[in-house]
Amino acid sequence: MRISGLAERTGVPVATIKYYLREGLVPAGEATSRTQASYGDRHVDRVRLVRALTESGGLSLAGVRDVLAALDDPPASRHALLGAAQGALLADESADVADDAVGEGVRRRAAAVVAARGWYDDPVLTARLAVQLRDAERAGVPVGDEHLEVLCDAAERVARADLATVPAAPAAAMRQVVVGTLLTDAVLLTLRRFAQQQESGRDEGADGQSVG
Amino acid sequence: MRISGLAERTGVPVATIKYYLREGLVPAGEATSRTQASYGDRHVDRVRLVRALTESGGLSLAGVRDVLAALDDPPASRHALLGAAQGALLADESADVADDAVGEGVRRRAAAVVAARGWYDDPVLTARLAVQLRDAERAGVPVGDEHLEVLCDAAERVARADLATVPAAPAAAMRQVVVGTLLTDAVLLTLRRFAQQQESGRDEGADGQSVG
DNA sequence: AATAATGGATAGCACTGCTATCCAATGAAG
DNA sequence: CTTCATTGGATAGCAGTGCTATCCATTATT
Repeated sequence: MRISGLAERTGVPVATIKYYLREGLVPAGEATSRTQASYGDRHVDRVRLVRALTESGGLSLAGVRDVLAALDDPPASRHALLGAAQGALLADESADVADDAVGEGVRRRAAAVVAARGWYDDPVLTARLAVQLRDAERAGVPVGDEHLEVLCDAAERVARADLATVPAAPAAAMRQVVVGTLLTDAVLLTLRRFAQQQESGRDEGADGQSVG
Repeated sequence: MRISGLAERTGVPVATIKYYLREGLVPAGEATSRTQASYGDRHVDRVRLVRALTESGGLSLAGVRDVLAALDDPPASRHALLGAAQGALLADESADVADDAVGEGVRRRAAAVVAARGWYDDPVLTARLAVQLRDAERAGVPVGDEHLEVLCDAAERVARADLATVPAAPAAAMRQVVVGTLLTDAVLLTLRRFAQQQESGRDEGADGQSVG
């Protein structure tokens, strides 16, 4: 398959695929001559994956690059794999969060929550949580202890189900953790919206209407 | 307080505040002369809110504008309020999702999940869910029925806690729902990462390391 | 009266994610 | 074996977002 075929199969313009090739997001095709290359199914998959990560996952192309690097180099240990996967996701999401000076109080609270759950106190994640709690406070909608407990419980339940879906083979596991987590993040938030509508309606009867 | 004071109290550059004023994201100060205006606490709050929504909430300025409009015009009914709040959030998040042609199968599955939960079948939300499930499939990480059930359960638990935090006064309720939901979305996903690390470590012992 | 700051307007800038154009080398068609 | 479209490769440009910098006449401040 030549580049035009790749474009046709994926629905992505040739110029954009050339751009992805330049950026190293899609591997070069097998050169059949100095000005011609041949592409296969793995190229089709790659292009589709890039689009899924950007369009549904909300990643930037820089983030996609990190995720792809993680996918191409799956660590042997399942736990190390998770670390690599999260590293790729977090790098994109929280660019400048780490260096931000965050108050001592909120940082301690974040650490306390993590400790109470017995979670591993990952410095990047904890800093992230602290910033988020601080921002909520600043915006006038502080997260109460009870509310936070419920969020933690929900996270634990979800994480248990997440890990249960991870296959044994390293490459497949990596894909499942990285891409699966990213895409189901969005699903989880959508479901939260549904459930909020339901809970709200339960209080007041059905005067519901479409949103959007 | 003059504009320089507003800049100092919020940590946002004067030029940026002028930009927000131009864009209508922050209300004009009270004019004390033709070339001078006075700003108060509500202006400080607004600037901080804009930053919280963009930096932690991940909204574009266009999205911030919608959210602020909703905050400034809180409906009387709590349920209508939730609709307005979600409308403001969804408009920014799912720009071109609705018109996207999505397969019949995945659409039916989304509707089935919503029906099984007894949720209100909001067309925008359902379309969104269908697109997300389709994208996960396309990316090679389909969401299984059991996994989806767990996500739904978690969403319901979280939503119950969410609604419990909503105060009675319409303006405060609006702020809580819109800003609170947006900011705790991020918190929820961070907690999910923590819990995933924990679950992963439980299987293999503590060979964990920092991510990022 | 001198200096500094203000609001208002306009222009520009850095970054992202493409898109369009050009080119020589090549492959397919008659 | 010539013609003509297509390819890979390179370079430049473009639209949108979120600021940032400069200028200016007017107004405070000292």
